Amino acid sequence: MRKVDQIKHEERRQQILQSAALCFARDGFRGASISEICAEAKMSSGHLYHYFPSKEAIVSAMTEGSLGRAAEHFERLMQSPDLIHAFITEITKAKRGLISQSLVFDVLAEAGRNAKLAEILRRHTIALRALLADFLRKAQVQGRINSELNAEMTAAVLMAIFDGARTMLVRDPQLDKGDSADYLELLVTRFLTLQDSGQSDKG
Amino acid sequence: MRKVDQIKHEERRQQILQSAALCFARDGFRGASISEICAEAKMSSGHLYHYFPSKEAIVSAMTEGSLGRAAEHFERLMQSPDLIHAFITEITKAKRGLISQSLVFDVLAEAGRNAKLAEILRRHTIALRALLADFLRKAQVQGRINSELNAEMTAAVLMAIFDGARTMLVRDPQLDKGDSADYLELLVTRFLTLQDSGQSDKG
Amino acid sequence: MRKVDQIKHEERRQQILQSAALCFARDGFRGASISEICAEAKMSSGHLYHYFPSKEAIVSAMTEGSLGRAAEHFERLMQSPDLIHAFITEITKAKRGLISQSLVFDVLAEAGRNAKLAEILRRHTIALRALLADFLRKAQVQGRINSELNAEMTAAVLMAIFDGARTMLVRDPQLDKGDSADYLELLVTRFLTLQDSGQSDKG
Amino acid sequence: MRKVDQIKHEERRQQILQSAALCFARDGFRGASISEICAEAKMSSGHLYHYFPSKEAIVSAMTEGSLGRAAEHFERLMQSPDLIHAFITEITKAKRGLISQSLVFDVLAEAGRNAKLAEILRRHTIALRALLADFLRKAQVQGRINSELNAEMTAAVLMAIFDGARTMLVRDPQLDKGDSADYLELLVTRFLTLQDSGQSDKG
DNA sequence: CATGAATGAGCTTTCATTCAT
DNA sequence: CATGAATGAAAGCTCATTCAT
Repeated sequence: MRKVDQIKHEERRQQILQSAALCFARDGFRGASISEICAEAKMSSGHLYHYFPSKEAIVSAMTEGSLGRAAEHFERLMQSPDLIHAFITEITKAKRGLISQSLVFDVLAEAGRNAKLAEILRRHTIALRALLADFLRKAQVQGRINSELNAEMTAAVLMAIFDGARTMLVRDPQLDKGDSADYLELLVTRFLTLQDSGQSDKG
Repeated sequence: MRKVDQIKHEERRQQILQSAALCFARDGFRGASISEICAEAKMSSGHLYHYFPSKEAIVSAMTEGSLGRAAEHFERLMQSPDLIHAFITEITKAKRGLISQSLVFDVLAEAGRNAKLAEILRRHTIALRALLADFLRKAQVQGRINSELNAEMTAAVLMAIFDGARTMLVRDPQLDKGDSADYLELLVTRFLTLQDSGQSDKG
Repeated sequence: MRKVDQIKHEERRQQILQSAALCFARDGFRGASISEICAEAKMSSGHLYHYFPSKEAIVSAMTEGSLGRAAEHFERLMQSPDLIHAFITEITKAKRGLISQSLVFDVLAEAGRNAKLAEILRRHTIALRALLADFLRKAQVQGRINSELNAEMTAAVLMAIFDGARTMLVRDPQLDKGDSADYLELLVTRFLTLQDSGQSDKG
Repeated sequence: MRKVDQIKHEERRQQILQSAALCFARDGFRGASISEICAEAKMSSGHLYHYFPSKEAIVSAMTEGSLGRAAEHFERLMQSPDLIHAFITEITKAKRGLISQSLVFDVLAEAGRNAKLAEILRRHTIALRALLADFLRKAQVQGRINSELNAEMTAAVLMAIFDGARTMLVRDPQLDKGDSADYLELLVTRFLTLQDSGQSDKG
């Protein structure tokens, strides 16, 4: 019985976080109110506080969860035969639309002010980067990518590119998604595959 | 008399926008209150509304101004002998710290919800991209970068990389700035200078 | 439990409306502030908004309620053996004093600007007029009043006189209430009972 | 020169009062702001305070002026061959529309709270009533109206009817203006012209 | 005579949070 | 487990009024 309760408790928590994610994406961390989240989760405000001690805790838990799920998604994508293509496509052709993208920027913005959030973001960033670096190292061993590249730094740069891809859509929604995906892919491919010939003629 | 007044009026406006930028960067668009901005601008809340009709107008004007100044700065950077290096350095080694960076993410986040802000962002994005594309075309003529690249799309991708560079700092403040700058530079340089050999072996 | 709650909710609503009526009568619709009403209703401002979505809604509900109660009172008066006398006395000798009268004028004034209020006022006016016209028609059948009079128009004119009676007190509080009541009664009585002789020699 | 100044000063004052009347009619005494009046009078707020020491003073002066002008208008109407008809027509068929009517109700409402306004209203009411009573007494001498009526009280009652006529339009704007005017005229005519036969059979 | 910059109290409304039931 | 009544601080904004120029 105790166990069933705990499971149900966790289910409710997840339901709240899911509702919160929706509201935060729609209206931002500050713009979304507790009562808006309660309405979305079909729950009274009093009851919501049985699951989370404060709004900030919801923000933290929700960010933690979202980043966690993103990492899982990422891991699954890493099984794909063409990782880069899969990633770029995922981001540039996002089905979930701009609103869901906003959440990422909200987290980035808030991380600059909220230490706890910054810590969560950093932890996930490092974990993801490690995962990616590992993958890169294997590819280097297989000779599929430039072996001179530092895997850790390369992973960091790749993540930056994925973030940058996300901004393209927001900055100009009318940009052709296919073209931008192609160019981003080209960018990454060139970066990864070629030997550094050293003769770069910078602009 | 009239002219002096108008100048003073404009000065006051700018002073408010400057204070607003500070407060918004510190606490976000929603988190920063009018009275906080008033305190920063040493001005009563009533008087502030002689200069702007609403908080939203301040957000818009402040964003417009910031993006405008960023574009000017960008144009100046374009005179530098090594554009890419100058850019990357500018972003990764930003002296103004994380707080000022947060503003960019706030704008990106808010643009997903606020149509007016989205329009401002898009306008500046397009203008900047045009500037950059122009620059790239000239470099192509001079044979300094790959002539097969579509200048417009390349410019868009470069801007994405600059945005991505900004996220690196936020995601992991302990990342070595020098290294990350070097890798980003390498990334861009390879992208711009090399001919598409077609034989890329993607991961 | 549910039912008790609902009853208590309605009681609280009525308490607010009663407090609002007092405050509005004392200071006018615009002059009375939400916090004044809250103080009167012994309730925090935040909580008041659980019962009404806006001040305007309070004004509307309060007007609706007041006019409703006035109509009930009116219906009770219609049972009295001498309707006209009862009415005139009611208005000219109002115990509730000038302040309560002011509310009527506030409604009339505001109805010229607030469409919702105008609609409420009109609805109650028409209902009351119908009631009064019905009464007049019965009196006509009984031969107690001039049968040539159009009951509907006569009812409208009677209501105008009742309103006019209300202004007398405000215009000159020192006017003898007994005398003015007598004269108004005479006015109405003559109007209702006499046949139109057509030979009126107007001034 | 001094005299010209004074004339211009008075002209400006009147211009302000006229603008104020418009704004007050449109938005009520509290609803209309000083800056709204300034905009209407094409004058800075600072300058407006050279002519009136406070908003309340404007309300008072404006009421005084309006009532004064109404009295003059009334006096002119008294020259007409058919006073009652002229009056009723004037009120029920008002060209100036509901907004201007609202002002009367605003004054009546505010008089219940503002002693100074009450005094102004009372003074004008008494003056007008005296004028009307005088007129009635002459008509009694000429045998045109019932000589048993007390002229002063009759005048008061007539004024109440005029006020009542004004409410008809506000209470139900769809009421037929012609019919209501006819009935009001009938009401007044019967009241004034017939001998009190004493046999009234009240309802 | 005339302007409009400047104030600060006060307005309506919202919100995160607590608590009695 | 669940509700929603209740709070009070704080939000964005308006306004009558004053004052330096």
